[in-house]
Formats: sequence, structure tokens, C-alpha cells
Amino acid sequence: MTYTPAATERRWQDAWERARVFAAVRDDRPKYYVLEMFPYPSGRIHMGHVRNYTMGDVIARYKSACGFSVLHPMGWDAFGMPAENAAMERGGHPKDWTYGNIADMRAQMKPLGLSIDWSREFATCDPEYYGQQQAMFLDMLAAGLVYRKAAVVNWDPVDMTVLANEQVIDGRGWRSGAVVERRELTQWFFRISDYSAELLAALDGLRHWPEKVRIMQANWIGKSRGLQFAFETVGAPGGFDRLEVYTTRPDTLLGASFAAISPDHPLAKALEAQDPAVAAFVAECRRGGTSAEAIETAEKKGYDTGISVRHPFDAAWQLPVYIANFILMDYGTGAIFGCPAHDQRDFDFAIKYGLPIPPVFVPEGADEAPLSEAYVPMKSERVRYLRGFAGETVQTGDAAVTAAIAFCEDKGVGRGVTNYRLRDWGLSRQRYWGCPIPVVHCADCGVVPERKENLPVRLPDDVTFDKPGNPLDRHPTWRDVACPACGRPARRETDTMDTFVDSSWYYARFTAPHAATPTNADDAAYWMNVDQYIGGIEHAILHLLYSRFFARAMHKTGHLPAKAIEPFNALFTQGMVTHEIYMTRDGAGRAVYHLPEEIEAGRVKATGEAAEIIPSAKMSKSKKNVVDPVNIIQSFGADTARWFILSDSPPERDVEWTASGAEAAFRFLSRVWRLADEIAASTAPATDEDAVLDRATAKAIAEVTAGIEGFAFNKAIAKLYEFANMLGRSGAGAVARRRSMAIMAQLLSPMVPHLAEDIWAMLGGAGIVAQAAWPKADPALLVEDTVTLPIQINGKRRAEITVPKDLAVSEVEMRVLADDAVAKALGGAAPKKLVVVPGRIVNVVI
RNA sequence: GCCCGCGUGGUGGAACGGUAGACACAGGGGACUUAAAAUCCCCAGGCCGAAGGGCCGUGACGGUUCGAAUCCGUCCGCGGGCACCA
Repeated sequence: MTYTPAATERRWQDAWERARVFAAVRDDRPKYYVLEMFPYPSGRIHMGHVRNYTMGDVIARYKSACGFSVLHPMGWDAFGMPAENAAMERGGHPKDWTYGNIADMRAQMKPLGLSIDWSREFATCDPEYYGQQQAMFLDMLAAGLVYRKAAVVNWDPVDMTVLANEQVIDGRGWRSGAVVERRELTQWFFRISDYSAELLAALDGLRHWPEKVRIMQANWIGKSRGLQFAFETVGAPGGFDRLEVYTTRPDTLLGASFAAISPDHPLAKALEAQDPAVAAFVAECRRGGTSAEAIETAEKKGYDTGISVRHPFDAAWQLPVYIANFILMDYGTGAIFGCPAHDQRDFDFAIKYGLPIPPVFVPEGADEAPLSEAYVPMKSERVRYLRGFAGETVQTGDAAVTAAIAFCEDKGVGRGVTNYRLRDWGLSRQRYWGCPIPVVHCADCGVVPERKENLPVRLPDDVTFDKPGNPLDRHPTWRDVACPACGRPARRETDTMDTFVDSSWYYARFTAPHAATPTNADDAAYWMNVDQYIGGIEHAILHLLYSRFFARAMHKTGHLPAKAIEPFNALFTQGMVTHEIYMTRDGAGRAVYHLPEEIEAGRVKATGEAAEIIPSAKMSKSKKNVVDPVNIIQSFGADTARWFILSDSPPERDVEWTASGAEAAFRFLSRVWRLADEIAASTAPATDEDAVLDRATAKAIAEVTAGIEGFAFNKAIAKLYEFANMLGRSGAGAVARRRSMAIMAQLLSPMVPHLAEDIWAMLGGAGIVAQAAWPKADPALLVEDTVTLPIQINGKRRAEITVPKDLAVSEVEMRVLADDAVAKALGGAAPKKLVVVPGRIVNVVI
């Protein structure tokens, strides 16, 4: 008999399904909700999915064994651009492409043996789902959580269409190659910025989130304390006699050398209208993409408007006003004053335009000297003020800012304000394959919400993608409707929602996936919150922040209980799956990539050519360093794929897929299978090794449990290797070995559930492992009575002693000093110091 | 450009501030076999030494500590995010 997963895995999957083991039911057990970030239906599962869902499955199966009623659902983040791109490139309809991909991916996922309640599956492009999303949108609109305003988009002037940031490459449209412009459109926004303070403060309560994610979110929200004040202008057009600016460094006011406004500032627009030179400069600024990266890495440019402003402390002191391409209209007031001595960007600007650079402060103990770069110490650092006006001469930047705000408020120059970098969430997308925004534009009534009884507002099927732009815009029968308020001819909103909206509440919908309302109060009360959420670090900011906002908005509109405003109790961010890249070059020297299965011993199988091996990188189709999970499952079984992906790296780090590692995983699982087969048949009588084995088994239970609880699956697996090695060599009797092997099956079951069932069945275990209770270690068997203490001499390990576990420190000291190596090192002298850390280590300082 | 991580043998990694390298991969040696595969056993950070043992060693350089892979600072390299990729 041999281990043949291909034959047995399917059988166990059927057995689980027959027993409805994974159906989530509300009952009197405590509940546990495990959720992995749902996939985009690209059509193929990849190893990243296998890793993500296997981790969730380990937790789900473990918690189930621990007596929890587990909810572990799966769905599809099914709206988005790739479906439209496919329709443009290959013809067909985004809907057919998407649902076809979902069917394919589901078929690829099921053989993994995940403990998913498939009865709750949905796709965000199901009208049943997005109709409920539209209902919530209307509730949020009524609650004042949604509004319209102008915002900039990437505009492709050749294709006459809006581009996503990823479609803008080096400032040009990806298809047309035209230089992209920033253009304003009226768009819908969620008022997430109203929640800035709360979303920031509540981060402290997310104790089971990675620290780095909380830091990233806190920085993204970007709370700052500063001074907002108005300059009096000289020579500005009518209506612009004051210029409001915001600064986080009011202590540097006497180092100001210019003022700058955003190209989108109202003053810039006013100047643009009357001065062709300004218009040309502003148009220049609007070239290129809208992304912060594009704006911040672009060359810093300014245009001297000829206008000036009076310094608030000295009306005779005038500063020039520039329009500058790096000032963002969205942050603060869209206008700043520049202090080149203490801001590198302002410094570079001042050098470029020949502006003065007066230092405001110098390092404590230093004298004033010309600067070759901006001096930007931490605000917590003490510095000496040369041009201070509030507070001490020597003080920290923080103290100076506080003093400066107080001074200015007292003088009537502005007021201290708390600002946030977080902007409102623009949800309008000028695209077809998304959730339609359920409003109608009426010439008489304005923006009119669709009636709830008319939801869902369904996407029309009869659309084509032969032209750029949104087909909804050119679909007269869908677009032209009667106004829900007055009945006169009106136009449906043709923008659809950002796909982040879809993924901001799917976790709540899983608690009642087919309810006639967005959520069901009883189900949400029972299943919320997600106890463990698992996904990629790339979602650390946007998806998670939007979800946190959306849960609050859903609570405000009555769709979630108050306890669910932070929907994810614990978050785990997993690393990527990587693989080596194999490359050769063609006659023209261009890189040619090869799939791993085309390579043998570093050479291309077909040609025998030596391949250059590039170190591991994220699996990507373009580099062909991909391994198809379907092939791995066919060759080795799902358990091997699951085992290897968990075993080789800590879950939060990248894991490198290697063929030899996968083969080794298969060999190990085969070995365990054979061991179980041998033990099942054994009749060996009891021996005095039985007790040793029982102790090792108890230790394995404790260590594997700790590994799973601590999200250290690689360590849990290392302990299982040790346990299997130990059990394989043990001379214990058949009864003791069967006892240990049964526990092995249970400890293996979260990771390799099919093999665990095989073993359980071989040993004649009752029922199936998937329904067995998690084993508990007998505490008495875990206690060690002696401990080996390493002895360091001056911090280097030189000897060790074995002592009773609870030996008094004074007694340990005596035994240490009596040790040969220690006595020799001391040469009769007394040690300078003797450090005894009970149970751990001894350090003798000489 | 800005924010956040990460960096340990040939490789993936382990190590409450306390014996650096558990466990595994690749490799080497051996057993079994007519042979190979499979399986089993042993070795293995680097340098020196016959050995006992010694010295060096966690990206680099400093610092704190009886003791640093771990804490702090500076630098280098790699990765993630930057609001219309999902």
C-alpha cells in the first residue's frame, strides 16, 4: 500500500460535504468568523491564493475542532477593469468573461479541500449583491454621507476617456500614447474625512492588527496641528485681497521667503482667465497623471505671479506669490508660505528662483552659517532660535510650534487648526463594469435618487466595447429614463462605483448572503465581527480603511450593530509567493523567459541552452516564474501543496516555491502515511518507552497548538517533523504508538486534512477527524524536573550544568563556581559579577 | 519624492534581550540493491588544529547592556503603498 492522494482526497471532500461539516450554523456554541480577502476572478488560481486560503483553512479547521461554530465563506470581487479590457481585446461580454472565470476558479479551488461554506458564495457583480449596495448608497445619501463635487481625473485627449492611474505610463495614455491631462469632473464622494479623527483614534483599539498596518493608516490619515492665517495681498485681482495659508511650522514664519499656491487654487484660476502666460504655465502643470507619485517626482516648477503678500508681522515686508506645481489643492488651503531654510523642497525652490534663505534656528550650540541644504531636525529635538518670536530661545520644534500658535492667536493672526491629510473617497468611475450609481439627473428636479422598489438598477447587457469610453454613456434606452420624482424625461447617472465599495462590506453580506436587505440584524449580531481576517499587505491602507469607514456608515444607516464598526478583530497580512526566474536571450539580445517546467538542471529542456537564474521574485506571468496549483495538485495532491506552502517560511514573509521543496513535502507525507500503516498493523507489546513517547506526544500537542495560535505555521510544521521523526524511531508498544499516531492525525488535520482522515481511518478512529475535538496535552506530562543551564564567561558560552528545575539561585551560584571551566577561568579570584537568570542562563563576569 | 516593512549558513528559515543556525531543502559519505529509483543511517556556518579546543560570524558602521540577530542611531540593499490595479 502506498500514499495515493489523487485517489483519496476527492473521497474525503465528498465525505465532508455529505456530513455538511462546513455549513455555518447559528447555535449556542461560541462563533468564530474566519475570512480571507476574496479573490478577483482572473480565471486562474495562483499560489498566492493557495497560501492565503490554506492559512485561513488552518485557522477555520482548528477553531472548529476547538468547539467554535465557524463561518468560513468565499466569494468573488468580480467588478473591475480587467473584464472590460478583455472585452475590448478579445470581444465578448464582461459578464460572460467574469462568470466563466468564476466557474473555472471555483473548480480549481475545490480540490484544495478548503473548509468553506460554499452555500454562502456570491459575486459582487450579482445583481442581488449590487442591488443591496445601491440600497445602502441611497440610505447613505439620505444620511448625508455622500455628496457631489468636482475632482480631477486623468483625461486621455485622444481616446476622449478617463484613465486609471495604472493606465498612465510616464504621463501618457497606455493605448493612445497621448500626453494625459488633469481634467475636472463632477463626481460622487463619501464623507470619509468626517471620520478622520475617529478612524485615527480607533486604531489604538485594534490590538490584534499588525503594528505596521496601524502606523501606515495613521500616517495616511495624517493628523497635523498647525496655524491657518491669511496674508494680505498686494496687486491681486478683485475678491482676492486675502490669501489663506496653512502651515505646520508657524515657528518658522520669520524665515518665510515666498508664498505659493496650487495650480488649481481659485486665485490661479482667476489669473489664468486673464493672463495667457499664467494659462500656459497652469496648462503645463496639468499635464501628466493625477497620482501623488507623478506629482511629487515631477520637476518642481513655479511661476511668479507678480502678486505679493504682506508678512503678518510686518506690513512693509512683502513676499512674492508663485504658482507651484507641487502644491496640492486637496491639502490644507491649497496655499503655503515657503521657508527654504527648513524644508528641502522649499530650499530647492528658493535656489532655483533666487529667493533668500534666512535660517530660523540652528543646532543647539552652533552658530549661524550659510546652508547648503535645508536644516530639518526632528520636531522633538532642541534647537536655538535666531529668528524666533514665541517661547524660549532654545526649545524643541514642538514647543516652538505650540508657542507660535498661541502667540499668533493672541495677536489675531490666524488660528490653530487640526488638519487631516485624508481626503473624501471619490467613488465615481466612468466605466461600465461596476455597480451603477442609483440616481437620475432631471433638468427640473436635479439629482433624484432612484426609488428603492426599482432596485437593482441593472447593468444593461446589450453593450459593445469597440469604442473607448463608457458604453453606458452611449446607451440611449438605458440612459434615458423618466424622472422618479416628476416623471419627465431625465438621464440616468452613467458613472458606476469604485470597486472598493464592493469590497467594503462583503464581509457583512456573508453573514446573510441572500437576505432581502443588505444585512439581517440577527445574523449580523451573531456572526460579526470577523475574528480573523487574512490578506495581503498591499491592502494595508485603502481597502482596510474604506472598510472601517463603511462599517461605520452602515451602522449609521442601520445596517450593522454598533459592535461592528470595527469589522475586523484581528488582521494577518501574509507575504507573497515567489519563484526563481529563468531567462535566456534571443538573437537580438532580448530577454526570453521560461516556465519552471521547461527547465531541467539549469538548462532549457527543449534546446539544452543554459538559463540565467534570476533570484526569487513575485510570481508573475510576464516573467513566467509561475507554478500552477492545478498541476501541483494533480502531481502530488492538495495536501502536498498545502503542506509545502505553509512549511517553508513564516506566514507574514514571502515564501519561495521550489520544486524540490514540494517533492520533499510529498515524501514526508508519504512517510507519515507509511508510518501510520505500519503502526496500524503493529502488535508490539508495551515497553518502558511508552512513557517517553507519551511525554513527547504531550509536548507535540502543546507546541503545535502554540504554533497555530501564534500564526506560526512554519514552526508548527517543524514540530510535526520532530514528532514524526520521534514516533518513527520510538520503540514504544503498539498501543502507545497508535495513541500518538491518532494525535498526529489530529495535529496534522488543519494543514493536511485529507491525509489526516486517511490516518484516522487506518487507526480505526471514530467518525472523521474534521469533527473530532482538538487534543489537549496532559499538563503533568509537560513538566521537566531538570534544566540545563549554559554558563557564559564574559558573555561567551564556555560550559553548562544540569540542575534541578527549582534549585535556589544561591545553590546554582555555588555549583557554577565549582565548575571546572569556571574555576580555571577564575584562577582563584572572585568573579566581578555573577548573573543568574533562573532556568535560562548564567554569566560569570571576570 | 513621501510613508511602512524586511536583511541570519550554499538555500528557506529557528532563536521571552540569555547556548545563533531548531526543522527542512540542496550537497557529501554510508547501508540495502546485479544496478538504478525508493527507503534507512551519518556529516555539514567559516577559518585554524591530529584532537581536546580556539578564533570569527546574523547587510555595514557606531551605541546601550553582565549579555544584542533581537533595543537605539546613521548608512546600504530589497520589497509594499501613494487615493481610478485589485
